[in-house]
Amino acid sequence: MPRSTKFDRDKAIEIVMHKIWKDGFQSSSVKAISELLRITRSSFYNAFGDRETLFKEVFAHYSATTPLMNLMLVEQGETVKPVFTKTLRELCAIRANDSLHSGCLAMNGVAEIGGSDSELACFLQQQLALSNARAEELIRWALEGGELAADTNVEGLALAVTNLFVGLNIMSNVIKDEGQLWLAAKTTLQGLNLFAE
Amino acid sequence: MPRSTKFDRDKAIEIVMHKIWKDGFQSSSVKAISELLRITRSSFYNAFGDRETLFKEVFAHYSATTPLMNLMLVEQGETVKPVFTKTLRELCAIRANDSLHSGCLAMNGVAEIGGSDSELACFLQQQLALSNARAEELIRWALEGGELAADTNVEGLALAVTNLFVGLNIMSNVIKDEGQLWLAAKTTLQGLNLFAE
DNA sequence: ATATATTTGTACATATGTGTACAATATATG
DNA sequence: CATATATTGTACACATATGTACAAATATAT
Repeated sequence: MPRSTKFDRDKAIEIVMHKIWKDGFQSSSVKAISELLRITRSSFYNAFGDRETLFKEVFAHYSATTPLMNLMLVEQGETVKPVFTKTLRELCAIRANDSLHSGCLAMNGVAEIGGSDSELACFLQQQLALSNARAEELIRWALEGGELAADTNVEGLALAVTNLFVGLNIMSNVIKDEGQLWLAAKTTLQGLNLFAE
Repeated sequence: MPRSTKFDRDKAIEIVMHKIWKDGFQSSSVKAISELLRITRSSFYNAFGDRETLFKEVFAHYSATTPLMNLMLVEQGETVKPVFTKTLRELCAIRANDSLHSGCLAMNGVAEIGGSDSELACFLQQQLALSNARAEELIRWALEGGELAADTNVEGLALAVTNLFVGLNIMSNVIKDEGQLWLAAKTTLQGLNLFAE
């Protein structure tokens, strides 16, 4: 019967997430993480394989908890504009009131390692593309549901929404005032005819 | 009479800029940079002091060459919307066609180290705040010049513009198609009533 | 040739970090 | 107690990286 792990794997994922969110990827070495988790490097390799594998797992964990998940849960037929509005409202609140972290783990990652050709970078790029595709789908539903004019450029609007998300997530590294973040979001949403409270 | 340097300092700044743009800050060690410049670490420390000081100098150099400089050169009385439009048009073209780099050095930096309390992070944060203030000033001029309605929320519009810049600069790490980048920018500019070709 | 100021080079001591091999250990079961 | 199995621990060999001290080298003027 196998020996059981000395540490709680789910908890470790959480701890590592906070570490790379705070210090970035390059600064989160196997040695540093192992010390943080109070395990030897041997245990690290055994449990997680390598850094990239672990980071991907951390991202999956992170993705399940971001405001963007709201967009994933919408079903066709629901009103779309309030979903966008509420999601961004929430995103601004979370980013502004997060005293532990800065910005968004995923977008920070895109900026830090997005240019490299590592598997993790590809993974992050795919995530962004999926988000954009989802935004496009929602906008298409909004158009079909009469929330948007028939001549709306769905692709352009989706890219603008994606850009809005990305910008807010990065800008929140610097601007920590919820009112200002929300003002930027609201102004853009209104301009894009996606604001509805 | 002092000995002169063996290397061209301006050229060194340029080389270091490309290095950190490609590999990020943490990965650009004194050792790596010295090897890249083909100088000893002793010369590095003597010429540049330390990494942070050098990176700040690199940023000053970079700032002088980004499309955002267009906004700095506008004078009161000029028409503002075409300046925004042209600047963003140019930014999308540069980012899409840059095969050496990914994204924007400054915004990548904000994401990578923006959460830390280093001097460099503070420097980057100030740069972003200055950009936003400048956008606000231009928008105010546009309003006074009749390009924008008198009830325009200047602060909100400036924040939205800043967010647009930030988003594009990060998104361009992933989306390399100039048409798509420009579509996102154009859609947003039109929505914000700042588009004029 | 000499003085001078700056730059470059070398060595020292130390720190962080990596992958791997394999022994030691914890646990359930017969 | 013996056995099987997965986890933890330790050591090895190596790599990257840092700041500092100070000697050596160099360009220039006199």
